[in-house]
Amino acid sequence: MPAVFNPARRLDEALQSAAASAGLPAADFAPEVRPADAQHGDFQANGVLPFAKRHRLTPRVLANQLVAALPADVLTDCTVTVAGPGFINFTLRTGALAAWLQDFGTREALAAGAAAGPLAGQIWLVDYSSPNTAKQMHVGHLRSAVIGEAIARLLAFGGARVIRDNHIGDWGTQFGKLIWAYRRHLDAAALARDPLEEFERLYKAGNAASEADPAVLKEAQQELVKLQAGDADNLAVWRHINEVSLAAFQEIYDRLGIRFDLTLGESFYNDKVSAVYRELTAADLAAESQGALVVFHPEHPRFKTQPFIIRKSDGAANYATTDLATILHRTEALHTDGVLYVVGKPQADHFEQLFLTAKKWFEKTGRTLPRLAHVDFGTVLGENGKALKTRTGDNIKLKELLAEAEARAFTLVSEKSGALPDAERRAIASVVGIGSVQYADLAQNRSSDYVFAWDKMLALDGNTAAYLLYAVARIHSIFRKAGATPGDAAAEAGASALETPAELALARKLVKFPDAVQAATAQLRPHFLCLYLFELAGEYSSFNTADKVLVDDPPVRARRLLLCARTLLILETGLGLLGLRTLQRM
RNA sequence: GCGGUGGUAGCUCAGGCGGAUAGAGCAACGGUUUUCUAAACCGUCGGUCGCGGGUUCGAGUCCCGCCCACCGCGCCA
Repeated sequence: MPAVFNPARRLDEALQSAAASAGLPAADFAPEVRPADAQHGDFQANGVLPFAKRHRLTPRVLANQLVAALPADVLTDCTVTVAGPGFINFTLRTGALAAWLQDFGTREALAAGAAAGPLAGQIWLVDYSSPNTAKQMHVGHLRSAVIGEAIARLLAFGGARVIRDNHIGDWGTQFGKLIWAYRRHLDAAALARDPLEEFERLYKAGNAASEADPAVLKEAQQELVKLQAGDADNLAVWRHINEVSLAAFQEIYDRLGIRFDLTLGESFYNDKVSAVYRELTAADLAAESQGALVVFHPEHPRFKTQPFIIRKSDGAANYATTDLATILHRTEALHTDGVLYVVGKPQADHFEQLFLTAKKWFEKTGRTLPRLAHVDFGTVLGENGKALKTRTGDNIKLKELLAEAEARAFTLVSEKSGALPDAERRAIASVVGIGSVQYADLAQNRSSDYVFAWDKMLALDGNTAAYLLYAVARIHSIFRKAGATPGDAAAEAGASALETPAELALARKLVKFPDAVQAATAQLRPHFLCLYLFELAGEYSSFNTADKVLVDDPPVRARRLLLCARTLLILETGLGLLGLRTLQRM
């Protein structure tokens, strides 16, 4: 019988069927099987106590009843005990550990196991990054990009069809001044060198000129009116600005391993907003107030008085309008089952109003709303506890932040591995530097603010990218020395049963990978996976110290190489899900 | 003022629907290398989970009140 991908889920199901076959009211029994503290075994069922409470049963008696009714195959794979007030503890037998490691020994097998989950066949759209064109990406754009990409990868691994959509801000009022300056002061050489730098310079020039001279302001406003009216010349300039901006963004995305499926910015929804006004008004959801079209929610303590403005008093759309139009498009044209907005926490009110409005709108018009969720994240703070800025109070440009990460990593690599050729040290520094920025962001619960600190981020020990990448590199090093390829069946042939405490502890950690991925995906919180990978790397390092791999005894050597190969596979797969690259040497 | 989020070891943080003796990392202190990368490993020290009440077999977690910090609250996104 093949091993089950996620042992925790399998035990969960086994307990539910045990409850049913024992004649218990299984319908409201959630066994809550989770990885346990090692002293108690591999997994524990937490759900027995609440279940007993609901039905006024004696917890330990209930636990024993459940254990007695467990399917036989569970008992061949695990030792099961009842402990404490009514916990059921499961410890996998060595044979079951070995079977799992055998059956899930390739990336394809892991992917197939994970993709059989509840997301299989669903379409999920992830809306993330979403910078404004004609401006540099800065540190405020970092978390959305990094967290959004990790979540997209997790969902895809879980079997969903994922649509990555970059909802760029490409239709703001800034284009009037920008086009005005573009026509008069464009520096072609500067544009070629760094287009976003040049656009920012132009915008500032246009803004300054408008402030100094009312005639210029008027000209700029007319440029905007012409653009919005569809003037061919201005549209061409606008298109050029956006194209060049996107190409510049892509340079950042390439460094972060991001590639979007769609880039549908605000301009895409220009011709789709009038339907929003019409439908929401017809549905009696929107009404005029102080010259604007707004939606109130009378049943809501706050939104009964705090308006959701969907058309400004000057008649223009705002982001509430386009966000509503976007939901309709994602429902009717893209057929999404779910949409995730990876946007900072300060916008929580906006999304609550948006979702509430969309829910009523769709109900009134007989449409089915996809699942919508605001995947929020906290602000990146400087060491002073305030939003991270340069010393002069400007936003820190993302390209400069990433360059600094690589430079700092290069210094580090040169200290530790000075013997490696310069080009290789640069390549390593790129992976370590960028990976450290990504990992520091992902390793913490996304909902809390986080303090950006180079020293912590690039530290060689603790829960950092460098620590994990080092474990990967050490495993590759062993295979180089052994003259074998990781996962090669020949190196693992004739492996004897796992035996030493360090071997068993490592194997026990490996089989919990599916649970970590499941937790990270279900809750859209990548830090669960980070924590798991850190603990796995720790178990590996302990094993690496305690048990020499390349020993003379062939069966021992084979089983340790197998453990190394599986650890490598899971570390590389897990880091890949987070969007990090890995190394063979560092 | 109204609302949201948070306050856990000296520092930075975990803590999945209320479960076992509240955990990591850093820092501090002590140890480990003729051996596959010591960017490592092992150990010690460290707690009024902001304060006060409540709910119950059981509360860092849920409820009420208070203190403090940050964020949001009509035409930016």
